[in-house]
Amino acid sequence: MTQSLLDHRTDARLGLEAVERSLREQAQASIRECILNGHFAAGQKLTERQLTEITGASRSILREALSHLEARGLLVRRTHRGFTVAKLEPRSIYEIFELREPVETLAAELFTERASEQEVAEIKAAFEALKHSFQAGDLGKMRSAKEWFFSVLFTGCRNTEIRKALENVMDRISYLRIQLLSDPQRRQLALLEMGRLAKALIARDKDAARAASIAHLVSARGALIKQISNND
Amino acid sequence: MTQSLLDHRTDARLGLEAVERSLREQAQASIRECILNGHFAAGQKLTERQLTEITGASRSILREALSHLEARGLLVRRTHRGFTVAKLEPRSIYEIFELREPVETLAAELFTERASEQEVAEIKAAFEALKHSFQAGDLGKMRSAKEWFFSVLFTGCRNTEIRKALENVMDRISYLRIQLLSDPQRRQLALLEMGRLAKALIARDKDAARAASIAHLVSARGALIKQISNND
DNA sequence: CGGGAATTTTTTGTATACAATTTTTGATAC
DNA sequence: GTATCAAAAATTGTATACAAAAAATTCCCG
Repeated sequence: MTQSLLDHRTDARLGLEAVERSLREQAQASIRECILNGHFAAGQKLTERQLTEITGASRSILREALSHLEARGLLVRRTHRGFTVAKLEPRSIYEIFELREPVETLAAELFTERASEQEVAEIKAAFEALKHSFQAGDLGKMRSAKEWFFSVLFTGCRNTEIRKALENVMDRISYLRIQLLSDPQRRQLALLEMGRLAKALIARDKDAARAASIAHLVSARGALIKQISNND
Repeated sequence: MTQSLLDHRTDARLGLEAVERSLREQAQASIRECILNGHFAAGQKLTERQLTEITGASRSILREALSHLEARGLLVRRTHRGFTVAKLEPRSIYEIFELREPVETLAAELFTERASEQEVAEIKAAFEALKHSFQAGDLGKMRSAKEWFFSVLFTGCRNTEIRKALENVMDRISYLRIQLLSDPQRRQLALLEMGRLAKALIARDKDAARAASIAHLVSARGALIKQISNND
């Protein structure tokens, strides 16, 4: 049981040489994953003892990881009362999308100007993967495909700051997104919207990319707020 | 000497009841301050022993604080090689401003729509403080006045996400800003630009606020990139 | 039963000890 | 003098111990 979440001691993806990750990095990545995929519920209390058992790391390591995740807004810390998984109010969702709109729009516009031909091709591939995962209804694959798509978008726009800012807020709404996409109808709509965005990006059509970006954000915001309002 | 940086055990500002801050929070705040005001130079190696002596906190506490500051992009960590103060390349400055432009513009626009009358009055007061500190040439007061001004702006726009995103990137360029404002000519120009922004915010003139915001950002970006290119 | 105070248990805050790695030092050979 | 390599010192990665606070339980009294 111990270390069940800490498998990848070394990570040799993409053929690069294996990189040893410290226990702290592993624990941090594990906990982040558990939050993003909803395995740890929003608002849930995370005791350090429980996490040491799950991750196999000692408390000192753990607390560094938790401190990091708190800074990223995934955890909330209250003195002498420990950590809980950050929980979003409808108001926060609204604010996140209010921020995302101009930033993500900018990212899409910049992509049409700056992305390499290879990145354009990869957007195409990522969207195909997204389509298949959506049609199959596999939540895990849907998330990783979506991550792939946006990762290419953020890389192609050639701005690391935009990437960091957007990845941060998208991490924080990830658990809601998953719940949302378990609804086949919502999935259908999201696929349509993403398709428009992908098409515009591939055509390097700046105005269309902007429009598709905004349309998707408005739609997603509405769905998420509606969902979170029902859940509570 | 020990604990010289950790004075405010309790913090009773604004008449609120005193709040005990944990050692970790104090250490974190101290180190952050040292980075923001340039007391720790960009690129500088920070050994844990040195920081325990400065802050009086033990290593475990310290490492939590460092982990937090790393997540916020103020520190860079390399395995087995410790922490260094994050250093910005010209390219990063450019990217930060590319991100700031749409976000800060949005903040200014929202302020004109959403700020209370009291907040408008406070913007006025903050700008007066800024003017006096600029004319006096007191770097410390200039920074705190600028922080005050933007704090009111970010509060008045009623969007915590925008605040967090902008405070984060502004923290990271703070040390450059300080160097920049030691030049009286640059100070004069910055004051002029901030004055236009303040005037627009007070008049709740959305278009003027947008224009002033963009103008100031373009100007500041140019100055910072020029400066950083010379320094290296 | 129910409420509340005292006590136990759990949990978090903090400090320290040990192991692994990197950096520095210093001696030796050329 | 300098290049190289081994030993020593310093630094980071990790685990654990102790103290203080919060939460849970027990026990008493009505």
